[in-house]
Amino acid sequence: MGSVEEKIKVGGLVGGATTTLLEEMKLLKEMQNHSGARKAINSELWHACAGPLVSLPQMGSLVCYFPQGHSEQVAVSTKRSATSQIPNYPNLPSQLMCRVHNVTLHADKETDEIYAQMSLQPVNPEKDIFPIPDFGLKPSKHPSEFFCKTLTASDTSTHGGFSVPRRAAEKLFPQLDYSMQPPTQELVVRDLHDNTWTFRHIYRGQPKRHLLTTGWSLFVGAKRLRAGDSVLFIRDEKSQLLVGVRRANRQQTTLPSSVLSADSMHIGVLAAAAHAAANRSPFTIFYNPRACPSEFVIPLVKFRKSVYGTQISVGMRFGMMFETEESGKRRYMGTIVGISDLDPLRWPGSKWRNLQVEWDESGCSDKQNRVSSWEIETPESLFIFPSLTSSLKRPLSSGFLGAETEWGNLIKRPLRPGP
Amino acid sequence: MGSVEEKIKVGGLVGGATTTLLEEMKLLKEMQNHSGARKAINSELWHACAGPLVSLPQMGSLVCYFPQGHSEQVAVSTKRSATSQIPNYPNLPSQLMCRVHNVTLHADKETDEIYAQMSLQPVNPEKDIFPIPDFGLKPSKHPSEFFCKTLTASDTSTHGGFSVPRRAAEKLFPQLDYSMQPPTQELVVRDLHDNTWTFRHIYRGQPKRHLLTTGWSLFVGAKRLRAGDSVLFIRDEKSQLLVGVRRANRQQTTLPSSVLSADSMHIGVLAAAAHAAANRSPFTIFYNPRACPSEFVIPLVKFRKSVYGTQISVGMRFGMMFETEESGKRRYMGTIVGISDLDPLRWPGSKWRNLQVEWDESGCSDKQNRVSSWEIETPESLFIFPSLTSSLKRPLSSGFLGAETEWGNLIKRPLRPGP
DNA sequence: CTGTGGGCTACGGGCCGACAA
DNA sequence: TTGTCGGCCCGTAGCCCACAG
Repeated sequence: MGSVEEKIKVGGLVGGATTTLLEEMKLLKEMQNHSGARKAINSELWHACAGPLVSLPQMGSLVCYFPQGHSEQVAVSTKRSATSQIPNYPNLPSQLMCRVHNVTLHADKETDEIYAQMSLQPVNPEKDIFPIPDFGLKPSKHPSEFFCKTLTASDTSTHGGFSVPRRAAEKLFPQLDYSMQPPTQELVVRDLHDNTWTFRHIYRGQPKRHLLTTGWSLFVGAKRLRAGDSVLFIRDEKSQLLVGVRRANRQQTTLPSSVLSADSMHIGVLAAAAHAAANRSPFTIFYNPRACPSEFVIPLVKFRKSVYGTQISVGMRFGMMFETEESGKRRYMGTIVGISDLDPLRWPGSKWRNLQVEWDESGCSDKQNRVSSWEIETPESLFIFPSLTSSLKRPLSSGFLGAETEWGNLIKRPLRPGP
Repeated sequence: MGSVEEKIKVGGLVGGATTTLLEEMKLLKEMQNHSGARKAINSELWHACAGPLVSLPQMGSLVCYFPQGHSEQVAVSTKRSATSQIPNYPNLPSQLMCRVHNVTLHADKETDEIYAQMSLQPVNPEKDIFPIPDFGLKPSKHPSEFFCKTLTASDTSTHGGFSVPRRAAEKLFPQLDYSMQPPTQELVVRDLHDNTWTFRHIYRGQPKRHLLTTGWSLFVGAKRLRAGDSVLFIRDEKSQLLVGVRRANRQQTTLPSSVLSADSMHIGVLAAAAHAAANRSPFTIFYNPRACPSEFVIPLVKFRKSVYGTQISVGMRFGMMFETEESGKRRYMGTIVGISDLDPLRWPGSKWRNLQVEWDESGCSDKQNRVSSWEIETPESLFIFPSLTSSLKRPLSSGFLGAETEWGNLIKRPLRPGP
């Protein structure tokens, strides 16, 4: 902890910014007073809700901030992309190197939608980068003991309770006293807001199965869950039982706010970054992992490796991780078919989504046909930085080997495989 | 209609803006596609929900836009006022003369919170003001046949229905057939989103009273009404029965959005206005009458009269209208105790809340101790522009006379009346 | 192994007049 | 005039198993 603070201080001095540690502290205190942050949110539960692919940068580390990506998040939230009414900020670069001052986890009181608040301070790329500490890539801790189930019509109807998958119940819940007739216990679990929920856990029926009955419908009602939404249980490091929810994608989490027009939001994002860049002063952003198409705050190390570590060319094969329905990871393969600016007018030369790609499988129409180099794995990056590729949990060896052989195949594969 | 369009066009040309009518139309169409605006919102119901003091500027009219006021609205919505991290916009004046291009009414799908979206285009004050048409002050139509009731615990409990005040039922609802035992009818009413609700209206009990029974609890549940919230019924110009809701103030309507940090929102407001001012290009704002402390888009005529029409000085007595609990109007009296800048650093010389005031009555601690000149009535303004002062509905003559005599008294009254 | 549906029961939603403020 | 309560009834939330995918 002490070292992190030191880094911040040093970073501030080297960067030539006027920010003092005292101001840091004031800022920090102010953030903690921000509504809804009274109790610290459980990090493991937050990450379980965020999904296996989301990792946040570390406090004190260096990152690249991409205004375009931030604008994309605004576009998704407001369902309105940037229009011509939005001014150009010629002095705002397409990528802004920043020091991460603060990262706090949040969850919407109404919807339980998770998001992170970060305070970033632009640094001078020429003076301030030599000692890049290698944190910033250390993955955030994802809970190992968890399960995630997509709710069925029966789970959410008023007719009954929640059917717990057998493995989940046996792995996560306290062991039942099977001598009881029927075996029963009371589960007390906490959610992101530290509310407690009590569920009656019973093992009954023919054939026998695990069910949550009494208390379940209250939970469904309070969280407004529908069939298709997901519920997840985890056991944190203190082996406390916690519960989280994930809405189906169809439910737009955030309605277009009646506070600010979409245009003003886009302008706010860009103007805030431009002002911060000009003054090297800190600015505050929100990151909504589940709404956002792509991360737009990238650890500098990761960014550097992808840009300088690999020669990317048209025709190159690549892999990219996506989340599965059951909150696992799966690699999809594709081919790079072009390298060009996403927005040549506003952001010439930007590395944001400058790779045009085609996916091997049909049914990938939901996937972006433009990606950024740090999102993908190439044969080279796999070879040079194997740590980047995979940290699958359960089928660790088989999964990893599977990936390897897959890579082996694809390298030998022709450029455009026929049907 | 034709004349309004013409005004827009002329305004655009005289202002030297590059905006063409074609672009206007595109903009307009785009706005209509804005989510949630498929069906036009009933204007009378919207105004009934907004309250008797809210009036919107007319399309095509000239207004003064106050960035400070807009920022106040953001501050209330996010519960965070502008911080030192927000840049100064030296080229953005504290008041911006604009042409109103478009005004659309909206209501939040979730909360029914009403708001208006306006498109404003800055105009050149020196070239573009000579013929100020006198629309812009014409008050928006508030329904004359309406009633508003604050819900009691019984109204919202699951135990029973809604107790309709006698006068309301007799004035608004279709007459009951009192030969029935008991007299009963089915009411079909529409809300802001054009959803229909059916209530069983019955006249029963000992003593007899009007009740809404079947269907009421669905409404309460769907709108998530609590004791203390208000419900209002109106009969519009087509004598259709409509229903609206107003949340109690305690319920913060808009939670701090997880889309944009409060700082970025403040910046977005200011940067959008600054950019529009520099280019004389249109910009879009939202106005939330019930959240916003004061209107920040003021008809130019009203602004001019208040600033140039009246000499305001320290010690002067004034009156100001406020909304009563039952959605009526009431005048509160006070004394001007100072004239000074609200924010001498950012907005020197601004007319926004530059009057410091003291209220006669105790229990006005909820009221601002700073107001703007166009919000108040002074003896002079009363004399010169009587149309500004009062348009009370029911007790028109008596109310107006009452106001007159009150003014008569206070003019003679000493500067600081003793207890 | 787990999703859905039929059967059954009991709790509470919701209609009524009695009071009293 | 209208807010709250006790009384009562019946609709449905919610527990159980059977059955099938």
